[in-house]
Amino acid sequence: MKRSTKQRSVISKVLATAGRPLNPQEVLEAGQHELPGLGIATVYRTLNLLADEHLIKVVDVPGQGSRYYEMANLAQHDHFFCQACHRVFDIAAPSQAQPPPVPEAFTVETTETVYSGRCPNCKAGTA
Amino acid sequence: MKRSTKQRSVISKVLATAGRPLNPQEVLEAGQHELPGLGIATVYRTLNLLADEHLIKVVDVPGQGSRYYEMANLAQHDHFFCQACHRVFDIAAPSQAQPPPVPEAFTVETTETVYSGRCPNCKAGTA
DNA sequence: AGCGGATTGATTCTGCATACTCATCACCAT
DNA sequence: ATGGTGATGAGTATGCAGAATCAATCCGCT
Repeated sequence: MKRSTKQRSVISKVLATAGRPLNPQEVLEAGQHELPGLGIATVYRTLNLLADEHLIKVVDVPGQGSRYYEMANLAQHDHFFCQACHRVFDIAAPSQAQPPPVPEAFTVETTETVYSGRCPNCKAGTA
Repeated sequence: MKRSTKQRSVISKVLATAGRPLNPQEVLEAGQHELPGLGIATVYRTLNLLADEHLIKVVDVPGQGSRYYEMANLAQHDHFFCQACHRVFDIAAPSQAQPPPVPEAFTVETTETVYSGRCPNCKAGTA
């Protein structure tokens, strides 16, 4: 990433203003609102570049094929996956300063808690 | 599932004695120790059948393509994913009776906490 | 403004997990 | 023991996320 192009700034802005993790498709659609010609290949490439530079980070959601991306400079938090609309939301993590309940023989590098169910939108819409 | 066949009992036994969640490949390999001719198609079919009958349940691990299966009659617990050997281990959950810190507007159906890092085996073996 | 190289976008390709197909085989009631 | 039917296994097909390709285009420096 040596040049600053319109598509890259748009993709960065989309992620910065989304307020929740987005997958490549969502990034594409949001980006196309500002830059109609934006292509999916560029989205994948740019997300990888931004992730390589640790400007964004990857959120893997169980049971979902595609990955989600969000800004890297966010406080520790959990995620909520809506089974209806397949969107991911940030959930403020409880002040759980306690170490993970994993036997010492294991080396824990990441802890990921994902709640899943229905978001307020889908809860209302679909019984 | 109307008949009880050798392959089905073997697959059930493999899951029951594994002590940790297994993916279809692991089930296949473990099952072939007891039933050399076992085929991957039968593993997938049988896992789906057992899951349909709620005898086993699916464990989705973030960042992993394939799914893991474990016995359904286990106490609530978390999972640990070894990034080196790609095996999943059960981790006794802390006695966190507290409700999830999710806004009330969300309906939580499942809570899944996955730790990832290195299991004792891989920790020792690979620096 | 001009130039060279990086970037883009449409398309194609790949890799993987899992479902399907179908001929053969095994379970189980008789 | 036998027969009918559900189950099996090898191979193939499918669906999808993401990577590779490549000609056309854009960025940034001079």
